[in-house]
Amino acid sequence: MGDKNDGLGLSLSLGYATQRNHHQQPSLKLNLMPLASQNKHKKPSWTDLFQSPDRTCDTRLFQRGLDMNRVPAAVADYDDETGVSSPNSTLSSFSGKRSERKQIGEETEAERASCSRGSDDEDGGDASRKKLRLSKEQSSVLEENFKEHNTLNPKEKLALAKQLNLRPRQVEVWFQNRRARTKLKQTEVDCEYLKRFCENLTEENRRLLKEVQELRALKLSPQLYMHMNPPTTLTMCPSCKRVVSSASSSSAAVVSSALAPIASNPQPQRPVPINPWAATPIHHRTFDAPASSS
DNA sequence: TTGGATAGTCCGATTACTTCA
DNA sequence: GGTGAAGTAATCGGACTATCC
Repeated sequence: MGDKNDGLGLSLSLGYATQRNHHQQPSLKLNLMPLASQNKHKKPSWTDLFQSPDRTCDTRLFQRGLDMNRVPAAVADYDDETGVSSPNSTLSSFSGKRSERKQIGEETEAERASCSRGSDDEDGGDASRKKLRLSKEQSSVLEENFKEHNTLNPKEKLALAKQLNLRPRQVEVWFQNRRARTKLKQTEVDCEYLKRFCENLTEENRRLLKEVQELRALKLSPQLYMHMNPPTTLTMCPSCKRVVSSASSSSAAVVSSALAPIASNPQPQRPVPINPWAATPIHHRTFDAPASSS
């Protein structure tokens, strides 16, 4: 039914490892797996592009991983603790059979019938879409719960609704909208990050091209080489693993050895490419959840 | 065991309302 | 007081899973 995306997808995964594996190394992966195999239940979206091929790190976990809302570790284990296994449905996997669930459904209807919104009034019967502003307390309680886990199981939903004197549906909608806002902000953060990352790469590329040109020029006119300052080059010594800048006084030898024909040296001291990613520090950015107005 | 029906949730997009400058 | 922008509660439709029969 849902597999409409069998083509080769190209996803750029940008994120931190999940809390399940405790590596906090930032990673940027280019993934050429078919999108359908990565997530067969969703149409590809912008966030899918950020999705790790690792199934333990689906979009939500990714959001949590980089997340500005700093979901505590409990979230990662939440599924296990509550028996909620499906990423899609909290109720579907809510333990208990349908007949048992029906009671909850009835409760829900009862709640719907009995609960009005927080304060006054004329909620009942009015078919027109009235927009209800949640009170500050309601918003903050919801926010607290969202920080603990960004999805609700039916029990929690009912309890929250009862506590806040809202309809369960309102609680559910609030969580959905809150997730959407979180995701939107996360996307903005990711875009900004990628933009800067791209700028860094462009700059690095420009620098390297320039360096290549200079090296070629040197090779063509070795007599000039003696009178020129060597270009700035970072070279790593394979044996001692030390990075040597060719701009330093002793660097000419490194440069010349790098330029020397390999045939003349049975154990060529070839420069080891420096990882360009290392030049762009990745900071785990966090920011506060938007204050819900009331 | 298989498959259709049903119920529930999720998400993305959108609408409609509220608040504020 | 009118207005536009921003924020957000609510709705819609499609996709998906779990369960029942």
